Amino acid sequence: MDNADSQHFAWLARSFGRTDYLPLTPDDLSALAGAGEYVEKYPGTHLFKEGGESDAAYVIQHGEAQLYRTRREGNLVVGRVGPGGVIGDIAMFQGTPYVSSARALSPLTAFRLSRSKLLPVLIEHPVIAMRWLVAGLNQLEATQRQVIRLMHRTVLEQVAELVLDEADRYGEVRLSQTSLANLLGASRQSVNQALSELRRKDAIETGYRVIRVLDREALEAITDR
Amino acid sequence: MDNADSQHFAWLARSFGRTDYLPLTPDDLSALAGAGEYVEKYPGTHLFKEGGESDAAYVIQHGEAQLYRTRREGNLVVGRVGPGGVIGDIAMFQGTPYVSSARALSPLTAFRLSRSKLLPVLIEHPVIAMRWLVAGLNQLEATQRQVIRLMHRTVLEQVAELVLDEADRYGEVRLSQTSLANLLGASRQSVNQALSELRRKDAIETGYRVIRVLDREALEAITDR
DNA sequence: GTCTGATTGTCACCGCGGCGACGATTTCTC
DNA sequence: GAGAAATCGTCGCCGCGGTGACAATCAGAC
Repeated sequence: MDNADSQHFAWLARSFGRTDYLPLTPDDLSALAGAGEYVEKYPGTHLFKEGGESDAAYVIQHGEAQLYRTRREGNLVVGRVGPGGVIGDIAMFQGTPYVSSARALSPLTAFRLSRSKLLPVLIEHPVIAMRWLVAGLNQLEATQRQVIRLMHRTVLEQVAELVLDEADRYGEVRLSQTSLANLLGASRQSVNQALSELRRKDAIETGYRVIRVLDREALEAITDR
Repeated sequence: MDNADSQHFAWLARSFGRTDYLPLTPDDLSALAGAGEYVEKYPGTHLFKEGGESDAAYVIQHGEAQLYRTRREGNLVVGRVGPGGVIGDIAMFQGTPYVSSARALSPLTAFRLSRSKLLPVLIEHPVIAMRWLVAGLNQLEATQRQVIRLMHRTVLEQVAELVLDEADRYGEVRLSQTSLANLLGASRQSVNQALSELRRKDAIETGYRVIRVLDREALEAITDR
């Protein structure tokens, strides 16, 4: 589940990882239908690779893909994208090579939009272009906000916030502390220390690969903002 | 010159300050001519204010504007925009209130595009929407790259890079060390320490509000990357 | 020339967090 | 079960950088 452990900088995935910015509605998709086709990928296989010619963007239908950049030392995860997410669009519109690689994490089906077919459709359906534009700008703004929040925050605050986020989504946090650390770009030890602190305050209880929230208010008080 | 001293987080302006992402060519503007009109602003006056209804975006023609957000303690500069830059578009397209205020720094003329008039034009000229989209995505990608570069970098590295940047643009750096510190989001003392280090390596020489580059290679070696 | 404010250079102090290490515990594999 | 692997809880050490303080220097006003 979290083989991201092996890669450094998985925190990026959390920072501006909301790459699935849902630019397209089903209506749009049907209008786009003629410009692409569905592709299926097995876990581990690539949708595209860093440096490759960016001839298409992909809209994820089912499954999850991971975006990463290759570095001298290990890979650098820059995002996870789930159903509804779009990837490859930046490079495709720019006409530059892909800046990151996309790999399927789970069995995945995606809608492949090739540039040569897509551009005419956008010219013909400006509403879709507009929606794409708005979604992109939203993402831009969110990223900037995220950065402001990220910097100058203590590990304790970040842990509290991450736990809240995950708990809201899944009920409890089912991640190893190492994974948490990667998601935050912190060390495992620091995360552990923060969790100890939260435990001491009876805000959470921890177990083997699981964290449960006991006192929501206490956590919220810490995340502050 | 650097009254930004008074505001914290001026480094934001440097970080993702390239808000002037030039989405529009003169050709585009002429096509847009009917959707807006020129406005002139004196230094200090506002184009729009945070929280205000976002009914228009602005394309700067001459002069410079400053984007900032209001915080409990002082303002937070989030960008400077020069000729060709576009501001207010994110909020306008989203239809949400402006997230920041825009104030003229110098005598300024801008082209005001009201939403009600702009949207029909974009529908009619999808190429413009496309160009806007591409520019927005470029900006998004640049911001993400910038953040990666920013984090986990030592003050020494940041100072070396900033000095190189400024020297390339103006020949020498004519800023107080306090200003430099603000631009980097660091303390003046740390910046001074970094400058000492660089001086010790004969990479620069420093004076009263001035820094000259002596050994370009040395600086580049430090910035790495 | 002199005074005042801004700027620079340098301390010491301290907290946060990364890193390596080690043992204890849990889960998995056979 | 028994051993291996993963995970957790906690140390101590150390570097980076923020903070406050203070003297020395520079620039501009009078």
